[in-house]
Amino acid sequence: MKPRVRLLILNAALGPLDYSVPETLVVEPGSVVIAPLGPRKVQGIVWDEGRLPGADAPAAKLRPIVEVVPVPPLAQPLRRLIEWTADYYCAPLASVARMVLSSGGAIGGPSTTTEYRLSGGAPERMTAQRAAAIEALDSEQATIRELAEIAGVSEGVLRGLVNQGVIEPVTVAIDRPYPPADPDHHQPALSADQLRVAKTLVRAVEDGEYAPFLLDGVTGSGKTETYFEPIAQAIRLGRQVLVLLPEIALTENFLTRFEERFGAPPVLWHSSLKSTERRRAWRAISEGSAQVVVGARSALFLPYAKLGLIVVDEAHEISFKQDDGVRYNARDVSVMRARFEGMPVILASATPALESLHMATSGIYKKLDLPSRFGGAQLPDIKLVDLTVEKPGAGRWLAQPLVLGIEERLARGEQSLLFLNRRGYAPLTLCRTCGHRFKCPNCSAWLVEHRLSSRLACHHCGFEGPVPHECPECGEKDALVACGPGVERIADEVGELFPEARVAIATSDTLNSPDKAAEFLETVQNKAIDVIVGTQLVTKGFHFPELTLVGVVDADLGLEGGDLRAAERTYQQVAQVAGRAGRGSKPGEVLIQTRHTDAPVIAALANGDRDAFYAAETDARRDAGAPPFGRWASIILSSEDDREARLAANRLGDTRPRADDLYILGPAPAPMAMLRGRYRYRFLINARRTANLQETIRRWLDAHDFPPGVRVGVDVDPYSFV
DNA sequence: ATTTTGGGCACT
DNA sequence: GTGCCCAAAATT
Repeated sequence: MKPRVRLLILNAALGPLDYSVPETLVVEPGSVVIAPLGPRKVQGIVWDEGRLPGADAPAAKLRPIVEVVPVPPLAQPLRRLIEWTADYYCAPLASVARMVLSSGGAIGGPSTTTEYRLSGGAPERMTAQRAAAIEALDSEQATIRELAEIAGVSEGVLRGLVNQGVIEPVTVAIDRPYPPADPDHHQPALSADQLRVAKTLVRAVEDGEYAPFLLDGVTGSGKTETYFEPIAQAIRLGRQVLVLLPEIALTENFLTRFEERFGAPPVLWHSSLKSTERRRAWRAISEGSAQVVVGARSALFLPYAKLGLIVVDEAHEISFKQDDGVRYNARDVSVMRARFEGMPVILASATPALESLHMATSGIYKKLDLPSRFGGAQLPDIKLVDLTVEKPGAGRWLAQPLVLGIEERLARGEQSLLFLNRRGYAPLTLCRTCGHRFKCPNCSAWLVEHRLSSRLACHHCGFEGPVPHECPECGEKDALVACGPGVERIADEVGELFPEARVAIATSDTLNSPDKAAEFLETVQNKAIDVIVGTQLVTKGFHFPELTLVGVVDADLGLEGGDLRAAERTYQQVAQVAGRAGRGSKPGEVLIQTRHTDAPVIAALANGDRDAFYAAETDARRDAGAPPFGRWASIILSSEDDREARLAANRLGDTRPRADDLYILGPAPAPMAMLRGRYRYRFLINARRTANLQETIRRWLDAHDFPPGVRVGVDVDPYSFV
């Protein structure tokens, strides 16, 4: 009798299935296998007996597993993490498991791969496409498919160039080792505070037990150098470390410091890794040779062979919340992973999320403080600019005090940073003659004008088109007006006020690759830039000693819209961007433009009174039953057909569960009533901490059959309420 | 998700 | 009876 195993099939629509194991194969829980499914073959993971639901299949139906994939079986703590994540976020187990094996080609396969790069030669006949490809592929090396993606030409064009020898193949070994990090490469001098905190963390690594820490340090206090010490200890003990960063595009500064400290770069993991690099990293991580992995949130689910420490830097950042696919919060899942694995986890932030702070004050997380700036640098002086008094002229957004501040910095050869969390030139374009507004055809959103690329773009679905010269509604020529400011418009304004100033725009549009980010950093550090205009991208991680003025162009922007976390987010963004000022020997100044000088958040920012802000916010959350005192979840039903979505939502609403410890709002059109061509209806659930939120949602949804065109998305602990 | 099955219906 | 389309069922 061949043994029977239950497989988690890596397909979200399929439940677990039973298979037999031929005598020639050896499997254990966690083994990654290939199994037959009808005429196809699918990937599956052997799961622990009795932990996946469903009746046993009759023995006659069992088919044998085809092969065992030659990768280390997923360890038990990771299997428990997959179960927990699927359960907590109401997501299919298979979707979560797929994030573990996300690497696609990482599994098995050959030990070398072929990549291509320019050889330096020229083609016999030059065409526009070929010229574009050669221009775009300078210093790139990747597979043909990836190069075609980068260059924006078809693979055929590149194969033609390969035949002519303009592009040459290079054989790359996938498993070549990463340079080793040396824990004792360069020991920096730490302050007494840093040493005290580092010692606690180092001991936690040595103990090798679950221990969550909230590392709470003001901007510029040297959190990174402090948590480098437990990282060094983990390396000494032969354990792996995972460092999660919110924006992998902006890790340049982190990488520099890491290399100074450890003499080698860490292993990077992010969504835009080339396939060869991805496979190399995945393999090194799963067999344990990758010592320190620095990654975006997706690095959290990788199968580390001997993880010993997790660090979540800038742990308050909302980008740790994944907002499509499995909607998990990497900050919270990190803590669970540390718990299942039995190891310390460090949440580091200058402006912790209220939830994290609450865990610390409840004694669940241990709080470690770095109260002062490193090297004696002073926290910047913060002043409010009341826009109801200091009114910028029509079509202007910088009030007099801010203009004077920039002028002073220019005169002294120092740098200024203007923060406005809005990409593009203007958030709305309309026709002066007929009032026509440019709207995305797929979403309930305005098209944003981008002058740098001369396009109108939707920031939600990727739709974009040229800026027309005449109004599509009334045909009037040159009657389009830009409404409101974006960073590009602010940069224009600075250019008009100070024609001699060198202005740089820092957004995800302009710094869309690690190379460009590095180039930007270098330009600023070399003082070739006087004024930076940037979005939230500039609020964290940057260290510019000559930057002495930070201007917040519109502090009220984030407060509009009534989002649950609006006040907190505003506080965090402004406090973080303010922290960019005066990090060197020169004192910094921060000017915050606002129309609400007496709003609690703004007042707290002006007074530098963090405790007051958190106290007020805590009260507001308690009154609203919001996290951490209660919990929210949202359910969104969407369809390309408005009627179908509305009907499905109404039908679901008819069977809403009734309970004392939670209440359900909706269905109502979602704030973003149409997104990517789908009409959306939303339920909001507010639950007390005692309620079994997920179980209620699951039971409610499981009792329903939805039409094939209707998608149901559950978001537990949502950050985005659109 | 993908494939197979089977019912209803037009056509030979 | 046969072929074809589409929806429903099965996939272990």
